[in-house]
Amino acid sequence: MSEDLGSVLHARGLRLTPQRERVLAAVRGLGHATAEEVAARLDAQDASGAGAVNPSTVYRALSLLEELGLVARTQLDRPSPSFHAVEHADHLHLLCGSCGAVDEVPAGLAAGFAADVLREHGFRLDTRHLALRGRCAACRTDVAGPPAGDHHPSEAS
Amino acid sequence: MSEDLGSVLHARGLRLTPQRERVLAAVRGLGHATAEEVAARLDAQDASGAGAVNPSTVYRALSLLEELGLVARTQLDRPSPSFHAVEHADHLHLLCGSCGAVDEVPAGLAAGFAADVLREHGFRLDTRHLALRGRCAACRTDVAGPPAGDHHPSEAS
DNA sequence: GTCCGTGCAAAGGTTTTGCAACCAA
DNA sequence: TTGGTTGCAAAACCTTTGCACGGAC
Repeated sequence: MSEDLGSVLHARGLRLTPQRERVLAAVRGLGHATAEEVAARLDAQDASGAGAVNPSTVYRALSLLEELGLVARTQLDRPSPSFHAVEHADHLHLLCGSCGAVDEVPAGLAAGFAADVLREHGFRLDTRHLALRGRCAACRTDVAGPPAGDHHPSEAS
Repeated sequence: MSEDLGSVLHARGLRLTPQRERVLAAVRGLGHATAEEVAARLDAQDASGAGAVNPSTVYRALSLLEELGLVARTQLDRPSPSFHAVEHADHLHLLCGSCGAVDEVPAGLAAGFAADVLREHGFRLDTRHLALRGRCAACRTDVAGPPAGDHHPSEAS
């Protein structure tokens, strides 16, 4: 996996550094995370002797990894963009507006819908980066119903 | 239209002010806009003698209008949230990742898809706030194809 | 006249940028 | 050794907040 990173960097005359490896690993481990969350995880690893990574380095690494196509940026409902590894990318995000959970489902589920949109509007959906808002099963049963706009702070593991 | 705003405000003991009217009008006129874009439009009207509105007032008005249910907040691909009038709400956003255009299509188009997601994952999609990324008809024909991540700055009228 | 709303200015938090030292190749 | 990278600190950015004046009712 990490050899992949090394080659891709090398191919562009860029360098494989521990920070970049660690940022990529953190994104893979977290599933979905903002730059801040990635930095926090790396800070935590610092306690285990791995060494912290400066926030600005995290931002730079994420942008680079995005450009290299190893990581993708998605706007979930937080103001800050979230990142996820692209190997991990062929899925839709289901964002619960109530508890904040982020679930994933196979992109194939939207294939029929995407075909409709293409046929009727000429628009080709990128089903690998879909973020869909709504209410998850747990929250639907919890609060049986109607009201819309409450946002609980929460964590997506 | 604006009488609606007056009544809704009045019902809560709040006041109808020119700034609030103008912010709502700007959102309706723009279709989709960030707070900053709304402020910019109001600034432009200033030249026509309408008077500018302070940015902080724009932010407060947008939050209030959202709370009143007259305006909805959506995360498009910009870091800042976008707002649109709710009369205008029963649609999906089709966001072109290439030219930045925001198109709209009836929410009904996703009804079948939403039913699938609900049945298979217990997740109830909010089809009124869907932002879908992809590539619009114009860009698909322009650049016949493959590369993914270029973002042209652009305007959604 | 009362109280809500506005404008201004300052604070808040996140992301970006400049620069010298550092280290991967 | 060479030039890409890092860390630090300062800047830039958008958004929120406090407060006194002004205006809607």
